[in-house]
Amino acid sequence: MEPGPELEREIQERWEREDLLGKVRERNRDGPIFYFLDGPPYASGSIHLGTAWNKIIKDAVNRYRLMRGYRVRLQPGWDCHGLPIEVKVEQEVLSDEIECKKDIEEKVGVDRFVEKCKEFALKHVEIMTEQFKRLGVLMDWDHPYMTLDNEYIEGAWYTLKRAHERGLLARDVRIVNWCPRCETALADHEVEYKEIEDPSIFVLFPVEDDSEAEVDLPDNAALLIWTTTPWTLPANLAVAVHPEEEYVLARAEVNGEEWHLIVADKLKVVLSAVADSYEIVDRFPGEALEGVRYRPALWDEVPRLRELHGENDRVHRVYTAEWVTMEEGTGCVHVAPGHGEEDFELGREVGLPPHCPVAEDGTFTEEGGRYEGLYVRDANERIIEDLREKGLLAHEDTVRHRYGHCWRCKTPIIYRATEQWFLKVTEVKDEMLDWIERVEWIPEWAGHSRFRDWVENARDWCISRQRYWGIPLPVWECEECGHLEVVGSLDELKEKARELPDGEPDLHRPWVDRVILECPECGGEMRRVPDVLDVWVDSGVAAWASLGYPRRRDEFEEWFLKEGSCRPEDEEAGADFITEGHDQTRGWFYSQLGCGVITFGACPYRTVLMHGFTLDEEGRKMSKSLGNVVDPMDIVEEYGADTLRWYVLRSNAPWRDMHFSWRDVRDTHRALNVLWNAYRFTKMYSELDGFDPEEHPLEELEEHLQPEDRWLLSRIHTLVREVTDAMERYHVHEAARALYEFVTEDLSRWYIRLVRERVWLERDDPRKLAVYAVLYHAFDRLVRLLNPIVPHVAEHIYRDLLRGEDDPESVQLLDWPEPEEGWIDEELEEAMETVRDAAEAALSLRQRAGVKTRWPLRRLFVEVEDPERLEDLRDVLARVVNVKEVELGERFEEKVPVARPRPDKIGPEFRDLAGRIIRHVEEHSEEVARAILESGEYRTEVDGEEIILTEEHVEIEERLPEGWASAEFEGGRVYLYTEMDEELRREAWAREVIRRVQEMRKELDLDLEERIEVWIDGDREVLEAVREHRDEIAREVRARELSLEAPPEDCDLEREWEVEDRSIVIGLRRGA
RNA sequence: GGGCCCGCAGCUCAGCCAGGUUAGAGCGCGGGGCUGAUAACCCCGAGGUCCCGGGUUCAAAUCCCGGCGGGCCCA
Repeated sequence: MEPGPELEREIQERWEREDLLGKVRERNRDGPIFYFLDGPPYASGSIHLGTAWNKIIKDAVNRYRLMRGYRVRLQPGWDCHGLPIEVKVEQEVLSDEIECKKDIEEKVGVDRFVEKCKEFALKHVEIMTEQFKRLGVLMDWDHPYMTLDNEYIEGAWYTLKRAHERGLLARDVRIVNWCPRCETALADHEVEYKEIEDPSIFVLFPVEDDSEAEVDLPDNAALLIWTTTPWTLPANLAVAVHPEEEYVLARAEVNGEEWHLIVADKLKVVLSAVADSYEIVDRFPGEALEGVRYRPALWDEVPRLRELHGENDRVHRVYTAEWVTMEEGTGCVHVAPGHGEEDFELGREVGLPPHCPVAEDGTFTEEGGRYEGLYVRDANERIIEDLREKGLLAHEDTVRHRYGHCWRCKTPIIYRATEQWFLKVTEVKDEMLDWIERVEWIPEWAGHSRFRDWVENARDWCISRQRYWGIPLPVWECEECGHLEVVGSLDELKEKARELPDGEPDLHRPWVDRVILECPECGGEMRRVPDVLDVWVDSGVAAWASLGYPRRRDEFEEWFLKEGSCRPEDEEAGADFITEGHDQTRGWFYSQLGCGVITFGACPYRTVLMHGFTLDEEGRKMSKSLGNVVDPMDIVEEYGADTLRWYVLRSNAPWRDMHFSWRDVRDTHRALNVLWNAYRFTKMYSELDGFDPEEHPLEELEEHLQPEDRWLLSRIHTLVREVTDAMERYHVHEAARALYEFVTEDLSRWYIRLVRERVWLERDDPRKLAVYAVLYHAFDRLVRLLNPIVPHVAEHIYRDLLRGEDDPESVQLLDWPEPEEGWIDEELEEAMETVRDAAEAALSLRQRAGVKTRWPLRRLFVEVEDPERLEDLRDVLARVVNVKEVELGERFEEKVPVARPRPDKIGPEFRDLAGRIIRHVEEHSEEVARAILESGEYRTEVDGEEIILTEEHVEIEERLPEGWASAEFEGGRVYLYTEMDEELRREAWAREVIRRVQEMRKELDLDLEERIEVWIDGDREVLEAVREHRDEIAREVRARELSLEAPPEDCDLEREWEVEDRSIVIGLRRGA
């Protein structure tokens, strides 16, 4: 067994069989409330890496909270309605029958269509549930909240009713984003901007009459306008100019005709595009143009424009507007009140109708004149052609720009004036902004900067959709008097209904469409407004709808109101924790805030962790077309869910986008193996020795604890402190990283390396029992800390190594560990750091000197500022560096000071004698140096003259004595004596022999404890070494007999080794 | 055009909020070593204008201002 899919499946089965969820619940039944609210993933596909990351973060937080004793709400959620599913059903399930939206009602029937949508959603809920389970996510998968449940729908209805009561629900004609394929309005957050190419044309609108304006224009004057949507020209009703900006009148020849063109001064550069040359003949401010009447360019092609021109004197005139930009175009803006937000507002101010000759499906109506029946984007070409023929096309080009598309079907949207339903969030915006400050955001800027910016710019929320699969708008309208009723629940519906349709009530269409109310005002028939709701309302109400509120109060009281201890507007109310990607800034964070403020006057969540996106290694979005999509299930199948979990949690801070890397996944998997090996090491030896942690508690072995034991105990409790702190702050990545470092660096690479020899001691040696006790103690804490991050491996180690008979079945049922301050020894940890650095430096000296670690050396001197600090760890150093003696001191006294002459100083001063003085210093460098160091000067006689040298004349350096090497490390310097004497060499040979025998044992696949017979032959030095260390060798290789002669024919394995140019022959025979 | 985030080794990222050793780690690469938890591990080496330019300061990867590049969101 090893960490991976097989192990995980087994553990997951056990969780299920033993009802872990039930036991967790039972354990925390009376604990404090932690209302985690799952942001509902959309039930239309399978999970991707981002969804996996999202749920893994959630699971880590929840598992942590559970261990701390919280009663955590573990309900998963599913977003089941909406256009995306409708589109899939249209295109995948019923593609034979549906070509356009009409077919849904006429060919398929709303009944069947909705049924298919429901099936589709439920099927994907099932698929995705299995995938989430496979990740080891501990949730109540059998009892999710689904936005398609009646009870849930009532939650949304309730909010709409509250909005209506507060005057925040409005029906209004407005410009909306419209998808001509889906034939519905879209909210701003459902529009996706993509770069596309569009025509860019300059068009002449000939001036007809300037009598209402200040300016005096010649007969052939024309407004020059620019547009990238020629198809909106049939709806042109006005031109806007900037009141303060300067405009020019330019004489120019366009298409062989002379015109006087009107453009903004700042944009007159466009004139060179429409004419070879031009001459400016007049200038005036924009406001002077106000009132100029012109003829729209499509005068002949669109009769309706002529009609409007005749009927309404306000139509086809120039108006002023502050929003006219001098950055592109001509400064004369074509205004179509039926196709643009600003156009619409302007029209409303000056009295223009929101004329819109485009139907729901994006084709021109009868009002589109000769373009009737054409799809708007197809009409562009025809319109341009017509303009050209009439000589009114001044210039034609194309432009690449960002244009809105339907987020689901990717069709370019159009703006249309339609009657829609709105939540007037602009009226509660200040309240919403206040709430942003009262929520805890991780990171801080997610809320106080990014989200605030979005909310500040928010417009009223268009919530109506002209579709089928969604929460029906609970608004009934009287056919007689127009009275509106907003219904807040099924009960209310039953009460107010004239009669209910047959069958089980299903609040979806078409059942609900058949409910007819009686008008309380006039007794007339009331029918439902046929729209459904924007799906973002669905998820926006999750904090109470998932609790069954308002139909039921029990869970709402328990979770939302913390067992009735607070009101919705209090700090403690609502969901305690949510976490989603940064795309949800405008999505779920927003819709919940809006719905919450409307319903309860409060934000329904209290702490938000905003996480990033998963990108590929180069930071690009994962997309099918780039072929860089990583399926989380592939990672799970290859390396296991724990690897994926640990990887995503440690790879970067959650709020940053993750650059996925297979390499790092593999690296993480290796770390998991290191953990696994550490556990197997512990298990293997402790079981071999029949160690029972209950029999040998740490406390009883305290006097036998070695410095490294105390160090590991200190480390594990420091780790408990760090991980706890990180989890409390939701900085899950810090926890994952600290654990990774501990497992690989501290536990495996340092502690186990240090105690390896001790586990070979005799069975009941207390120093060995201390190792086991320490390891058990550490693992007991470690598996708890690991559980939120790698629950499968943590569980396995717990059950296999730690769990006693009366202990809980799962690590998840244990308490989160508390740091035991008594074990924490920060000084020791720091000292060990220094020792590790010193060891590293010493090992590198060995390498440079060409002395393998296996060969023992005599002396190591460590020069540090505060040597006493390392006193207890001298033995650790000796073992790691393999030296007989470690000395500590502030200064390595055996260094020899030497003096180097400085010709540049000696020369000028001593002139002729300089050469000889320099030679003298070189020859007596030690002597000179010592004298100067001791008395400040060195006196000698050269050529009969007494000369005095001071530190000024020489450089004092220090030389190492023969046989020593030295290296610096952080905090000090190490000195290593690298020469070996005969005794050390014999010991080294003994080690070489042991190592070879061990390798041969391994080759024979012997049992760890199995006895053997050994023959060794080799040269004199080798044999002497073996003779001298005979007992030690025999013990370590478990030899019953060790002969210093050539192996006999009938031994089990014979091998000749070449070591350091000598040959050693070794033979092994298994002991009977 | 606005808001936010990011920019450091070939790659993935720490360090920046709270300025102060010689800017670190892992992976990858080259070399060497170790071997009874080893499909591990250890050591060494190469590899950096900390995006650019100003400013503040005794001192800037870190703070401030202005650019540039990338991402997300908005217009």
